Amino acid sequence: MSTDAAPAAPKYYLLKTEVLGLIAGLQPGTLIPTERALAEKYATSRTTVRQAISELVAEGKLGRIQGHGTFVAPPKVTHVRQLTSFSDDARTQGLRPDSRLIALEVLKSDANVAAQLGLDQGEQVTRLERIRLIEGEPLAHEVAWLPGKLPRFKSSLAKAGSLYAVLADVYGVQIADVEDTVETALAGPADVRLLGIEMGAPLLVVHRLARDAAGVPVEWTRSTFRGDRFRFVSRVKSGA
Amino acid sequence: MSTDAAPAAPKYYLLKTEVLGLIAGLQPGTLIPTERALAEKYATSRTTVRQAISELVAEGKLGRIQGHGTFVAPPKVTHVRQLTSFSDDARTQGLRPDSRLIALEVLKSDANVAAQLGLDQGEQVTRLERIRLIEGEPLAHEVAWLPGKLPRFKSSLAKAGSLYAVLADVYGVQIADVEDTVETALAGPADVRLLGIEMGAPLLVVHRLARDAAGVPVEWTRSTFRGDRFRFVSRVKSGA
DNA sequence: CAACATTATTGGTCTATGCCAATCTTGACA
DNA sequence: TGTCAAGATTGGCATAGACCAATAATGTTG
Repeated sequence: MSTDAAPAAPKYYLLKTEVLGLIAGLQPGTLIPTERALAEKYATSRTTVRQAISELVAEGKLGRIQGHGTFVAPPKVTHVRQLTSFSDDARTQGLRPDSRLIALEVLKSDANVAAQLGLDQGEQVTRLERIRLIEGEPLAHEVAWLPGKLPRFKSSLAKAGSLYAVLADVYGVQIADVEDTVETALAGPADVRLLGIEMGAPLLVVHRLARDAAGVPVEWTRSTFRGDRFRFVSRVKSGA
Repeated sequence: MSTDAAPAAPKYYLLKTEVLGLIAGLQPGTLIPTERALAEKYATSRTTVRQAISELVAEGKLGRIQGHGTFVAPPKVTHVRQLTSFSDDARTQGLRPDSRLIALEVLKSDANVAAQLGLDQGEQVTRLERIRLIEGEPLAHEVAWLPGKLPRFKSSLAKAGSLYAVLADVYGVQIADVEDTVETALAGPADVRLLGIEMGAPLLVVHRLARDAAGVPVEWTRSTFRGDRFRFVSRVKSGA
């Protein structure tokens, strides 16, 4: 008589629960049985095992390396996101942040970037592309656009490390407010290459628009974070 | 000589791109060819077609209904998240929000809830569980815990609709700041049942702790949003 | 002993196929 | 005309097996 009974859990989901029990309490990095071994142990096909394992990987509970094996994943990193930068956030938690510069160039803005920064299409913008690492592990891919051409930007950035520090100390630009947009996406080949994750892994895509006190946009950034390794925190205080 | 060539895109990924082209410009709701038809058209197996389609579904670009077909998904809803509530956020954008009450009960706090709200384990808390809908579609599952027992809470909530409105108008509680934690997860059977999504769909799980001006916790909420239908926006202003 | 080639192991992709479950269509029947 | 039953269609789950790609282990050779 019940209108909607709970859906009977499919076999791959039961197996998922089974594996969760298997890894409970194990140290990160511990290898679990191979897919073929699990298939035999639970009297199922490797396809079904892979579906279960794949979801656990997507959830950040397992990791896997071709030719090596499947292992218990390390816990998520919590990212406190206020007006601070990636590097400041990380250091606050006692983690060692790092950046790998991929590109730093001055070019003409396309329609989208111009709209975000309040420029006319074709006006000069500085494009900064970086990989962000924590404890040596690449966790985010970040492309920032800044209006205009910034003199001695590269050397300043190399010295300070933090983009926001450079803006404040070198150019006297104070960020007054930021607007973050967070959505989910799945990893494609580019993300796989840049972040060393697997196809289809969940991502958190964050777009940030930062303005100065006068409300003039000073930065527009698209950041792609590993969804299996990150957790965002944002604090908002009331009007006063 | 290149150190790391771009990985050769697997067939299911090429197919994904192919289907993306197929649906570009189509109206939401438009049915695309069946899995079996696509498999034949692109000379591949249905398994491969399903892998491609599944990722597009997870990304919110397609939807599917067993026995009916696969169709172009509607665009994402943007959720502006400040100090406001779900219903206020939605109305601001001209969308019709709604709530379906699942449970409203007073019970003893467990260890976790007590810790979040700054209570001793076992102290009374009010638990409010709701499904949040926009334009009639269930988009989020929300469980809120409030300290203590609130008199006439149910009727007040039914009248006002918004939890924050009730807190302010009926109990005189002003939210002074909130802390949101955003992370990704994949849908399990419970999420499937409550939100009408498919197993493994990406979710945005948000934990919110709201405090009053004195810093006393007044609400702790766990919200599960459909990752394929939502986009979060948070605005943060500088200290002054 | 060190460097290299070979082999085995493990995850990554793909095929072909079967049956189940939900939905829609069609047609028989009252 | 309306209702219900049967069949066709479509996505959901699972199997068994094959081959590829990356890694690790082994053995050979200089």
